[in-house]
Amino acid sequence: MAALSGAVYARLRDEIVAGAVAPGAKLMPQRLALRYAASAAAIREALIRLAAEGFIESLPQRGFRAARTGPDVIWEIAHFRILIETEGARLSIARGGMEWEANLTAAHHRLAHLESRMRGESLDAGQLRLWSASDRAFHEALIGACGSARLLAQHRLAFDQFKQHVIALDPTLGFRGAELLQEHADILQAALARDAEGCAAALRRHFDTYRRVTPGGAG
Amino acid sequence: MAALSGAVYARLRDEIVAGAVAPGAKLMPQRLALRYAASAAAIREALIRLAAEGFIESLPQRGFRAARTGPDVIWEIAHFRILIETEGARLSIARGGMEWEANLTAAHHRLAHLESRMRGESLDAGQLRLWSASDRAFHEALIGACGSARLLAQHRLAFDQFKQHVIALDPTLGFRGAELLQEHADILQAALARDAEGCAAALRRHFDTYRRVTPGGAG
DNA sequence: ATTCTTTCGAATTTCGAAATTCTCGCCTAT
DNA sequence: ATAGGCGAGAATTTCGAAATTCGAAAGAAT
Repeated sequence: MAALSGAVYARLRDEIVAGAVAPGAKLMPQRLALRYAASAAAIREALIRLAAEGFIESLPQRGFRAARTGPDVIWEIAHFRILIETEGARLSIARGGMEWEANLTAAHHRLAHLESRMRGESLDAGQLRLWSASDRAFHEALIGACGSARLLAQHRLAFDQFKQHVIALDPTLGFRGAELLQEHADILQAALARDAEGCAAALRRHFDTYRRVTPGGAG
Repeated sequence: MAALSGAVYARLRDEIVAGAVAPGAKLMPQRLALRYAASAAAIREALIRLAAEGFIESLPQRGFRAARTGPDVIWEIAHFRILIETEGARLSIARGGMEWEANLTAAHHRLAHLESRMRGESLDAGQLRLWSASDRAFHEALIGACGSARLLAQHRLAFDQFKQHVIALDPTLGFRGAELLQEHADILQAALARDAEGCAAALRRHFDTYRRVTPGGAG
């Protein structure tokens, strides 16, 4: 979709994931048509795709709204992300070679450098944006050798939607400085040690902040 | 989407999942507009949604085609389905109550009855359609108490896409009669015994027919 | 005072046609 | 003979307006 409709999709998606659209806010094709220099029909196509992917919700004959959020929604997405990411890591640990290790190490190096630098300072938006991109790169590198395009695509959606909902409740993205540094190091170490279960455990700990009561056990 | 575009979406989806559209076949809005008594724009909206969900593929400026298939695609989807379904079953086993058990038992009863009756007979399309619906109902009942709308939605997509690809290579849906009867019984038994690991193992066996080499171990 | 109906402005959805882009056969030059 | 460019036809994409539907306010009836 390099077409106009695709460009609108990309811009809208970025704004939503960046927290620029309030949860539950109406997204009206005619209004957006002005901001994006496109017809209402083109906007609609973008909205339909965003709705199918879960970023917004579509009410028949009633238009589109940004997804509503809440702690339970965040935890549901976190749970799904853990599922996808532990499986992707498990597969990568089993299949990945030197290239995977190198990419993962590089991504972690960049991420750790940022997190280390951000420990003390005040957090401006630019830094957070950079950190979020590095965080994404690291987690994608972790599952990069899983061999399943479907898993990678699902992870990308889950990652962005997780960010979308977290940022809506907390603009600082729940940045936890030193803790994050340690958690990411744990994930990296387990992955390089080819310890799939340890890596899964480290990933679950990584999401503990968002955990809610779940009778399911390990989660 | 009770709108026209939504109706077209539903009909197209049914036809694709039922195997009525050859893999890789072009889906041209103008042509489809005649068959569905709708404008090309409305068809396009349906196609965009189908593409976002993975039933068809969208090539920018080059239209839409039914997803291409192959054994590796089938196994990738099977692998994803196993992931979703074992997790959904695990959660349901932990959270589900009497209602869940009752629904699951009922769904299995209907399915087993059909499979038992279909063991000897020749398979006509009507029977297969009925069996497929019962199969879906059983697998959905299995994860019905997982408590995650996202997991249920993903399972529905994965289930239908699995069927779409299997039916494309084998119109009999790989119906395996007596084996299926046993496999579904194993799944039910483990679920009712609240044995999450046993249930996961039974599910993995259920998909063994489609297995390909995967270095990942349990898979 | 409450509930039900009616009406009207606004938003969603759909359409048919225009504008853009792609595809493929044909022609030309090397 | 073959590679590369040209152009006609077809398909995709976009648009602006028409048709449908919704939501709320005003009015009537109990």
